Amino acid sequence: MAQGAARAASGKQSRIQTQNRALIMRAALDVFSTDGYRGATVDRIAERAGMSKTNLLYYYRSKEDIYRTAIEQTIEDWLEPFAAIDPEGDPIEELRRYTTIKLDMSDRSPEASRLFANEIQRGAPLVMEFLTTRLKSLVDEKAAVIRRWIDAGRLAPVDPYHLIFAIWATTQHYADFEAQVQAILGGQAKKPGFNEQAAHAVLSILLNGIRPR
Amino acid sequence: MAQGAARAASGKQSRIQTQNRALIMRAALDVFSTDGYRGATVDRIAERAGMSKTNLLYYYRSKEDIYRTAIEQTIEDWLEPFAAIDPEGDPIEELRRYTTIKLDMSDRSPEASRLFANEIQRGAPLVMEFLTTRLKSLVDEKAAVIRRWIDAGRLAPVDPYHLIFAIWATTQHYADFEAQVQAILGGQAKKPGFNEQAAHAVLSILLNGIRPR
DNA sequence: AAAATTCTTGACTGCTTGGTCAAAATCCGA
DNA sequence: TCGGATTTTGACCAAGCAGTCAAGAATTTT
Repeated sequence: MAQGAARAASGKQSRIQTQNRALIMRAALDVFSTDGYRGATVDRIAERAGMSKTNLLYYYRSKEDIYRTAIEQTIEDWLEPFAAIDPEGDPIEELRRYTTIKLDMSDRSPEASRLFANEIQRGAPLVMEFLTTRLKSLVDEKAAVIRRWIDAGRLAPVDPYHLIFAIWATTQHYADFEAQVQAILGGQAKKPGFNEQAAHAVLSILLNGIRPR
Repeated sequence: MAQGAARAASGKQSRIQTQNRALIMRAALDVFSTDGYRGATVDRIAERAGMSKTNLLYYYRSKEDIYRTAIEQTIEDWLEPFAAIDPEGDPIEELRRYTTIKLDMSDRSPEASRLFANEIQRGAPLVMEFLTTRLKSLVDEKAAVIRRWIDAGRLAPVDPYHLIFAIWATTQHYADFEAQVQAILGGQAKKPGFNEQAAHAVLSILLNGIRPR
């Protein structure tokens, strides 16, 4: 019985399936993150993945299928450290840890960051439901945690939601605006240690502000 | 003598020219900012501008011509308040003012913000030269100003470049990730006064940090 | 009002796009 | 090693794409 081959990510996958799906995902991230959903072409993704378009469409039945898979993977990766913010931990330490992880992710997979940014900029046609349900309730939850920290005097009194946005914004900036950062900082931005320097600066601003103490 | 009509923005423009060019620019900003350069189509822009594609191409000779014009306009608008940061002014007050203006721009023309963001995410193929020359030297200049403020003890000791990035990131977030912000905050984000609330929160974080004082 | 100029359009072209199809090549367990 | 299942491919198609062209409509100039 011919099994229709490209079954969802579910179930058993042959060696070749696993390998090719991974190749495609990497290529898709690359192309979608720079050209956006509409601007990307299946041909380009196939070329970048080193296989024929027809073969690519054997593994993913459509362009949207590839895109959806890529973006869902990205979202899962991002949710994890956010969900891991511990209400019982030290506020400053928890937020420092989360910010550091986020910066690290921006450094290690800027394409994923740009892919997501692009989707949101488009008005989030594909992930709007996720945003208003799962993400919203998770953010609500963490905002409540932050508010409790503030009420306990362990954090400066600042709107929790906007604080979360500020962390997201500053950390993702290094991925989404990588080209600009590099253009302005020159080679400096590629040197080893740059990431640590950026992390230090971002944390210093978010934690202490710029007003002299 | 037929004058080739669609002369550059330069020189005299007829009533109709001015009006139609403006209509096209507004439509272009709309379409390019959501679909990106590659994803946008001239047909869509024409439709949104309420004229035939042929007519649109009478005013701008090509898709790239429209795009380039839109992005150059955006850049000029953005440079102005940044250049206006006054070395003789009060540091906190100058940065507060700049941040506020930037937030206001994000609120009033999010499309322009997204257009620029998209261009950078694509690797800035069109504006890379601008980034490495005019923008870089302007940023270098302002970074030097900030450093002098720090040396004078009027600002906390923080890397000037990363501070500038942080301001850009936090302010543009409200335009670029508008869909996400609205999804999470619900109707709240549309209410009058929201912008002021956001500005207050962003400024509070940037100026004072989140560590309790 | 006539002439010259500017503005607008539909029809068209060559090229790219997402996706299908049937057949060939390869893989893998018996 | 054989046979069925999986993997890979080139040829193909209809729709969408950026841009051209020649001719008609509107506007301005004289």
